[in-house]
Amino acid sequence: MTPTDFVHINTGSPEPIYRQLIEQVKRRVAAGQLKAGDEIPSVRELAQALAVHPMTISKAYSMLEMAGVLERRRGLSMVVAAQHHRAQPAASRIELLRPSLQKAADEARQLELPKAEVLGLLEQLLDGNTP
Amino acid sequence: MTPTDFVHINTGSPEPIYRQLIEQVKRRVAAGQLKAGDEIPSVRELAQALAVHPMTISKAYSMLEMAGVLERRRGLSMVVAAQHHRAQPAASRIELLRPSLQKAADEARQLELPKAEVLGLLEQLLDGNTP
Amino acid sequence: MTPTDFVHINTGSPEPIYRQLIEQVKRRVAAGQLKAGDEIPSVRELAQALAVHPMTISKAYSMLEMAGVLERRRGLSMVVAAQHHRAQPAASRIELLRPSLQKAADEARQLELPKAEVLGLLEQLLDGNTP
Amino acid sequence: MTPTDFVHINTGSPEPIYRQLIEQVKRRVAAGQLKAGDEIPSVRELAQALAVHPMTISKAYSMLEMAGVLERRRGLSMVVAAQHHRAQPAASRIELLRPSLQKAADEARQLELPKAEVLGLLEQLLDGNTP
DNA sequence: GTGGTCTAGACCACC
DNA sequence: GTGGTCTAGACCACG
Repeated sequence: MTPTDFVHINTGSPEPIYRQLIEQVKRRVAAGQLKAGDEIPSVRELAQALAVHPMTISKAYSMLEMAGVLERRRGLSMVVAAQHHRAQPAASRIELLRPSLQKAADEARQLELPKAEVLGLLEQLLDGNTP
Repeated sequence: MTPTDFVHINTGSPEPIYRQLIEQVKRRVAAGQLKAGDEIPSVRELAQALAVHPMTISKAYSMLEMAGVLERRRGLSMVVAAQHHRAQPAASRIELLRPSLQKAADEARQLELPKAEVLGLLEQLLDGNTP
Repeated sequence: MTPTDFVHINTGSPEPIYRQLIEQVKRRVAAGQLKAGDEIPSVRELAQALAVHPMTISKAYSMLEMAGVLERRRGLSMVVAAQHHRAQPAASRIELLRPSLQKAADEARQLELPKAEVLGLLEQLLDGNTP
Repeated sequence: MTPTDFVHINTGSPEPIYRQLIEQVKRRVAAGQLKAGDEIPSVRELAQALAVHPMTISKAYSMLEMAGVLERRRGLSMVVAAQHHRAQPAASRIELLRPSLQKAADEARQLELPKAEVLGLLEQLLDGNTP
């Protein structure tokens, strides 16, 4: 997996870069696209590919390590952790989506939008081009 | 409308308080729950009701004024602005929801979740209790 | 509590500064010297007192927050977290000491030192001047 | 002495592997378990037995040579050095233990643990199984 | 005033 | 080659 396939960042977003990285990696691991033992791009490599400071990458990796998603191998690049981080079944993965959907649902209710319209727009967006 | 009905805030949320206020007011105006000329709670009154620093309320009100949603009346509390801010039709209001749904859709795609499950969860959340 | 009483660091130690801070704060909370709700020195204040870069302090505070020991109050200084972090009874606190004692015990065994001598030295060190 | 009896390493420990090797060998020499002239496992042999990179073993051996603990014999494995490294009396050996005990004592004081409890735990650990 | 994020760049430890 | 730590200093968001 090349560094540019590994993650994408949006420097314009209010969400900090390091957090974008964390969330994307977590989702990829949950979806099974990243499997236990898979090597991830080195800090310097990814930093160069994304045109970001290495410390920003390092911060994200460190937090993923603390969260148990990645493991360090001293002197070598980091790998996806074995324990507790195999791909999760869809029934479990959907829980990772709940916060975003909850926020959207709250907003829709305050806007007094008909349910059908909201579901229609989401369906349309789910069919959209891969970002 | 009492101050506590006017808006609700969640101090635990990562979203800043002043932004929670702004977004809620905008949605209420768009939905027609707040109409042109309606008085809104004073800075002090709302600050006390929400147990928030008055400057935070003031900042939100100022930004809503700059956005043309509120108007300042000499000696009076602020009121909902007349121009350009009547209730919008649903077709237009749904655009205010698009960013949140887009974010959820992107996440769902990265999680490789089946469309039906995602739509099912949203439908369920839309039926939930009013927050 | 003044910043210089709050923690002490040893720049000569191989243990990174930010980690020294973390461990000391955890011990002070466990011992009950720092109680839930107590304010801690601000990042800038402590950085100046210890002659360390503010980011080093910030890193330690962030990790203590993630560990649930500290809580952020937006716009204000951080405080000792309420939940799960009241002073622990001695029976529980001693577990925090176990790793260090285990290491010493392992070394003593490899050095084939008589138990009495080892315990004697530790007793002497426990009576030493407050560091 | 087989390679696996010679030293044990813990790859999970924060202490670097090469340093674990160095300290263990020093303690074994001080205790008299390794005597002047004793052959030690070759770099390759030990590297394979411990599943560690040969360079890591080599680095440890080189440092032990620089410290005067080991000697290189042309064409042969390394041996324990004759000079200055016979077994030390207990009174001297205990100084090698002082740093670890000092660290434990400092922590105990910050945790405000009663002396008796600390000494009790250490005694119990000294009676534990050989690691 | 508070903490958070990021960049630039140095130096170290490890394998 | 790998990641970790620290400094210097800028800029932002929040209250």
